[in-house]
Amino acid sequence: MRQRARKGEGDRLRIEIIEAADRLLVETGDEDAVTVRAVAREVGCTAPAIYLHFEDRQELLLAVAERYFADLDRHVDAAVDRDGDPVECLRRGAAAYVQWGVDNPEPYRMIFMTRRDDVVSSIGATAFGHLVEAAQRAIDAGRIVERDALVVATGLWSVMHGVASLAVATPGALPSPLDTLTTHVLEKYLAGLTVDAATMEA
Amino acid sequence: MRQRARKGEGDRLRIEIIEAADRLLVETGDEDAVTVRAVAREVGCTAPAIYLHFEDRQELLLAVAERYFADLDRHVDAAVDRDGDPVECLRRGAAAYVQWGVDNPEPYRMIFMTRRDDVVSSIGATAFGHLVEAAQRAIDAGRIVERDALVVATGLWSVMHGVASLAVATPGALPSPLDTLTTHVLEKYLAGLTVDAATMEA
DNA sequence: CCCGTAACTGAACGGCGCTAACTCAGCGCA
DNA sequence: TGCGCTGAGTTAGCGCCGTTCAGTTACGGG
Repeated sequence: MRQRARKGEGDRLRIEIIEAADRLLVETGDEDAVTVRAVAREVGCTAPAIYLHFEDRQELLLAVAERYFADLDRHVDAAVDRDGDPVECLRRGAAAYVQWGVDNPEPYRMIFMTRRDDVVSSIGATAFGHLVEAAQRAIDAGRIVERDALVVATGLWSVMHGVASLAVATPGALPSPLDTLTTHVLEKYLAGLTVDAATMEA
Repeated sequence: MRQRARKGEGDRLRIEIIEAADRLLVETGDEDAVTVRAVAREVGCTAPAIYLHFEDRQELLLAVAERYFADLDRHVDAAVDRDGDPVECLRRGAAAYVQWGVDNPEPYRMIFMTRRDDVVSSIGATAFGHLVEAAQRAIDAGRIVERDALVVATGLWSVMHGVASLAVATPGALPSPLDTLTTHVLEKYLAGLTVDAATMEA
């Protein structure tokens, strides 16, 4: 039984709810375990109280997902040195991305492996924007043959997502250490990007 | 209300259940809609009858997943020409793989994007075996620098799974047509594989 | 002090996975 | 022909779920 919030502090519960849902997801490792009732129990309120702050369960999960998006963005951002070598920058960012996925499997599954047709979160968009910028820097530095930064960013994302999501979905089916696979795939893709079309004919 | 099976034909219901679950999944496009009760309604029996043929809901879904695995394997197999150019063989197989995922989003999500820690289906294993063989042929033909067929197969799978699973999870976030992305990623990865390490330094 | 209202609770509905106990039809056998 | 065994189901029910609605509590302003 938690203390009722003061008059102007209705949003306090909202934050507590999101944090409880986060905790539940990480502890159980199962999105299905994050039930409205379980979250309410964790918070110390009743289930209907949740609906004062969220339209429905989906919207609560979305709020949690936004959090994870921001965390992933921070984590990748912290791993890259914007002023260093631009290809190395892509490399480090990509490795950090995969690492975050492996370290946070349920969050990763939540934000990238369940249907999100309509609302691509704005945070997700800015995170992707950072990737496009990094790709553009590599292109501007003449390190990549492909001219379209959007193509490079999307391609790199696909490739890294492939490794991360396989690691999350079928942990046993991949050779360990995962780093080997990450590096292999990343290097071959980057090599393809840096080599010009003539050489590719080989 | 369906006719009760004859004495020796208990397995008839089992098949009807799997087919009904398949239909439900494809029609609704939502794994959560494949409830034991909904399947029972679709079949025309009662819910507990399902438990005469499956341990629990998970096992029913697993049986459906096995079906999809087999279908995917057939589809990819039909797209490749075993005796043709080995790299072209990889290319066509990879493209067919992604196409199947896009054409069957819920099945794809089911078999590759939900947790499958323990039992990697035997069908899945043989399908992967086919990929390893194809990689080995390309290596034997001297078309690929990497010597380890398992690495090539895993890498190629990761890369193609990246595209397919992004397409399934965030249909709106990817540029269309998807083929462009598939081809780009595939070609760059293959180019990286066919180019030797010295050239990569560029 | 008291009343409006923000912040919540209690009870309930229909649907879920799953279980235990029961029924019923058809086959083998006397 | 009749009978009982047994395979193939059904009926009823538990505890959980998401969600709604009507009610209740307590803070803060007048």
